[in-house]
Amino acid sequence: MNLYLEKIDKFITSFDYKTIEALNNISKTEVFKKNDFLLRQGQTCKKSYHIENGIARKFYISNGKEITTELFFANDIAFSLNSYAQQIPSIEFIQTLTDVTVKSTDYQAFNLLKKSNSIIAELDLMLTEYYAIWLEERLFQFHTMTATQRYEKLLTNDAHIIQNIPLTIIASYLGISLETLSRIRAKA
Amino acid sequence: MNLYLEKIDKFITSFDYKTIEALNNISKTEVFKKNDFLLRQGQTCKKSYHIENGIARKFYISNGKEITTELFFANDIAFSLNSYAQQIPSIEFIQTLTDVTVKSTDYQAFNLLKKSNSIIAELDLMLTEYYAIWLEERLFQFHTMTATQRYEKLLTNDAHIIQNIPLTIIASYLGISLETLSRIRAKA
DNA sequence: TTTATTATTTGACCTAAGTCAAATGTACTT
DNA sequence: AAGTACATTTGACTTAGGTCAAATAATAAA
Repeated sequence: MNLYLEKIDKFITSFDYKTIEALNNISKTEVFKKNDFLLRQGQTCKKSYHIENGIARKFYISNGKEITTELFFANDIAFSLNSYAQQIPSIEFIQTLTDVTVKSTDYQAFNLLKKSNSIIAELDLMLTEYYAIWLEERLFQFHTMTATQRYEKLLTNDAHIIQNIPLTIIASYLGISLETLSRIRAKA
Repeated sequence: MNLYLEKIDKFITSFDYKTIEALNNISKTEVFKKNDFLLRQGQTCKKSYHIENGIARKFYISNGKEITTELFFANDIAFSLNSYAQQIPSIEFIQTLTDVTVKSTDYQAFNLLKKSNSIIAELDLMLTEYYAIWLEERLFQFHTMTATQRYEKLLTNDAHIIQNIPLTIIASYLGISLETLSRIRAKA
């Protein structure tokens, strides 16, 4: 696992009872069926979804083409930062790829909790930092690696991503066409 | 200006005297000459640099080639998130492109201040969110726009970037070769 | 003002990846 | 089991942008 994620995990593990209670109080379990939308373009993202099991993806549509920007697995937190942080309409969709169970947390309630509990505020910062670092890494990969290298990296680092997910989605996540991905796979 | 930046600016403007004092106490003015390094690869980023005037850039070297990832102007905050947040050696360099004056803030001192002052903690989160949103936007542009479109967008949105900065750096910031940028400019 | 040095342009050629179209595979219905 | 829908592969062709090399500008330095 990533170093910073470990740090976050340790941090969460250290939470006192009061903090855990408070978090539970503003979260609720929700169940979605395959292909359901957690968020649609134009809606404001008012919740974050902590995935308990299943897979989801975040994508937007550009020139009629879907561009997948993130994949979510168990323990990931799915939301659209741009819409969530500013509470403005989302450009992105979030959709399940399988049946999915989440713990959803309301934006308002979470923000309120942050004010009274600095541990929660710190958690929020850590998660945001982690996401930014992840984005930097993704940009880095697009600048320095070929499509084949990016695919191979995905294979070694996130083999679970390849399972169960249609190639169309993997291709758009890698920023390449479906046909190119198919050819890359044929070679290897 | 960007919507979220405005929000941050308003927030800062609303700071009480105590908070401003506290921030000033842990910041100091530093002056750099053109081409000086604020941070080198391998060093741990222990300060953030609030640019007062001048221009700097952040870049890394991949395959012997410099890739510029960010440009900093007056009022921007220059640092390497990856190194700063984790306090690990930096992959990136930060270098001035002109003579530069900054207010530098120490990582440790800032972190300490955050613990005692929740306004500062909130500011930190807002800045990090803004940076992540900016990164998302940058990824979006690489996925959906051609080199020419990215250049034109830069021209209209950040005309000041074009001034004073060598084309090599603009090209690498746009993720294209120097020659391609020259040809794009020749057309327009 | 001449000489270095660095920045920019232009030309010729190459390549990774995209597009369009058709073929094959796989899974899901009824 | 045959039919429909969707996923993947393969082929033929195009293209944006890269690379390498040489020619001009533009700046700085002696």
